[in-house]
Amino acid sequence: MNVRTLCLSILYEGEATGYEIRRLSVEGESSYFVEASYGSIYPALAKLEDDGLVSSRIEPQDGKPARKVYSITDAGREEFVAALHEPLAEEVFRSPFLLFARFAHLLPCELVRSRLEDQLNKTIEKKKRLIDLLEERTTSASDAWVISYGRAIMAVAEQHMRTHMHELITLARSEPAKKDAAE
Amino acid sequence: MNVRTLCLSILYEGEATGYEIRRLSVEGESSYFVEASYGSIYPALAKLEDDGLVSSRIEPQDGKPARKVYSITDAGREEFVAALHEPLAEEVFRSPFLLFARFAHLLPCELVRSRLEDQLNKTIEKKKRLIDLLEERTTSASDAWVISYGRAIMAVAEQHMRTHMHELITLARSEPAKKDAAE
DNA sequence: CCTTGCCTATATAGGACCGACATATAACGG
DNA sequence: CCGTTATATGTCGGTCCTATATAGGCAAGG
Repeated sequence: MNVRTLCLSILYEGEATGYEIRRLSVEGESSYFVEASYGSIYPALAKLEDDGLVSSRIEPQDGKPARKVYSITDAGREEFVAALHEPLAEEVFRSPFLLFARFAHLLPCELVRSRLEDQLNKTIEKKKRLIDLLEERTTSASDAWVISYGRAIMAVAEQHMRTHMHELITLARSEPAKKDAAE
Repeated sequence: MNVRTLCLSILYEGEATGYEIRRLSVEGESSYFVEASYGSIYPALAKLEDDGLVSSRIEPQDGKPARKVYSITDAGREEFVAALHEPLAEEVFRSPFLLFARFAHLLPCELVRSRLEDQLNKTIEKKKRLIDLLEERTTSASDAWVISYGRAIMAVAEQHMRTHMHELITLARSEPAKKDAAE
């Protein structure tokens, strides 16, 4: 899914500024399966406005820079629903951690342990964020479905890490070993 | 993790052509958490050769275009192990399917049912591919660790889909509804 | 028999997207 | 008083992907 459709999906539920769209894509309901940066959001919004799919108004604020608040138009709603009818693009899952884990036998066990612990903590935090989202009464039924799917996955990821992380540590090098000691 | 490091990780375990690197990144042991396309692999290999981290030799074939086989150098092995010591980049998970699911209430139930079934089938296939990989005797211990982590996740994803997909279908519009009927 | 499509294989052009930076100001803490 | 954080918009360089070009082999089908 492109940034264009992501912006429309957020604006479908209410008006927002580019800044807020970024924040929602990183912290909001859909933050664990979509994301976008300023470098793609602002150009996308400009293009969407050109195409008449969103409109904007300037809200001056004293001191702070003026907010440029975007709203979706009727044409925008149509475009978004049409986009949802399109065949779905493939899921993307990129994990530098798992690439690291595949080569644990080349690395000192202290480094492996440290990265595993970091990864476990991140997983726990992600699960917690999803549980918090579920408890907010603002989530709709379909949002709740998506979030509980994510929670189920984070729960097993955590479980699996806890019970198997020590196996990976025992595969790592017991000596601290220097970086340049590629065998 | 960038394409550069991905290429080094594959060449670490044996020589390969750009074409094979692409195939391994899409079908190999790490295919479910890394991926790269020709458009990034070929420039990356050229750069790696410039930097002396890989070497290449041309193998002529009758009829087919000559194979350009890349091998990792000692400097390349060092660079790769050094890269594994670097702080890990964030995991990326992009799911057009979950964005679709969040808006199930705007869509005809037949479409929702169809997409859910597609998604379930994809999940089953991914799980099966991982199980097949685990049964190959060529997988090392760390590979097995990574693959069984993936299998555990695919298993709950499948489970959750099976037991909850009908809830999402009941949220969808019972009437077929036209694309332009954005409420 | 010939066309169509798929497989191997290398490579590039154009576009999508991200990370980092530039700019501006107000609030808060040390 | 100065650094950091938060709000807010936007650009630039570089990375990476999608789609395409080229090119011959093989297999199936009309």
